[in-house]
Amino acid sequence: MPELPEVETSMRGIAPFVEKQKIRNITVRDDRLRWPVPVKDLNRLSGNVVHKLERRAKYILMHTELGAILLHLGMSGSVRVIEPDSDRVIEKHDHIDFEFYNDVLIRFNDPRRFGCCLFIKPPLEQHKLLGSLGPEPLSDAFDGDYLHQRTRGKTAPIKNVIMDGHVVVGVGNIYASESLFEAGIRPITQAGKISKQRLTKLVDEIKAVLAKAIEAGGTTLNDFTQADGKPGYFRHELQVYGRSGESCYRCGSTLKSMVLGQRNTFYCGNCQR
DNA sequence: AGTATCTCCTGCGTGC
DNA sequence: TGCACGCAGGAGATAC
Repeated sequence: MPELPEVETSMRGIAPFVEKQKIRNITVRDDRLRWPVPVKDLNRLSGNVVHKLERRAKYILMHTELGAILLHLGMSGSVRVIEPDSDRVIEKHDHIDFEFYNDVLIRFNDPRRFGCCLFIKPPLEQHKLLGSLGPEPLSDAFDGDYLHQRTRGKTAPIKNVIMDGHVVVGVGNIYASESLFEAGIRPITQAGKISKQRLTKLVDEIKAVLAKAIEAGGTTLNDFTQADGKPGYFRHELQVYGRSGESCYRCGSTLKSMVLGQRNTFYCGNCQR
């Protein structure tokens, strides 16, 4: 499920309830996520303050004095805020609770268990998961020059390249299709053969699509919810994703789909060359 | 190094 | 109503 906009939305949703708050207790009901949840490390955090939340790539980092809790929502994960005095009924796949002294509960739910919850010690940037990440797509470091340089000699389809977190982080399957449509580039085009001018356009569209999606609170297809339980509204903005067989809003052609890197990919054969 | 394929897991929609 | 099947937003591991 969650791509960068959904992770950003989730982090913004929980930040006001969590930042500068002291952890009372962390309850792990099921430690079988992508990697085993380090229950002992998390238990040692009781009494520590989460001084800051940060999103890096699709990770949410909860910074404490001892190190950071690293959350990833995988394909089906969510975090939600449970405020004091509200219903605390535990539902299926509610794997972890982060309880704070302000009586707020942050609940991590992940049906498919592709997500993770780890504890990492400083220096954080040297952690294996964070060490080799590409730049943030919304940062100035990600520009046409950079993408041009990183794609030279590559024969892989451009869609696979922009979804590779070592090149640029946070561009998942939905927004890869969407930004390639906006840039007028066919997803299967060999990355190394695309001109700097067109790659610059692609960079601009990736930034624009992600920014718009964040503004809309992410994309809800089946199960994504924001931290307050509401869906994201970017689904209504999707131009090509999930629309094969339907008409292109721009030219009226029938949209197509193909599989690239095991992932379904949507495009307009007329608007994208 | 670059590329392609496999893998983890549950839930949902579809078609018989 | 039941069941088999295919597919799903991620991304590290593995095998060339």
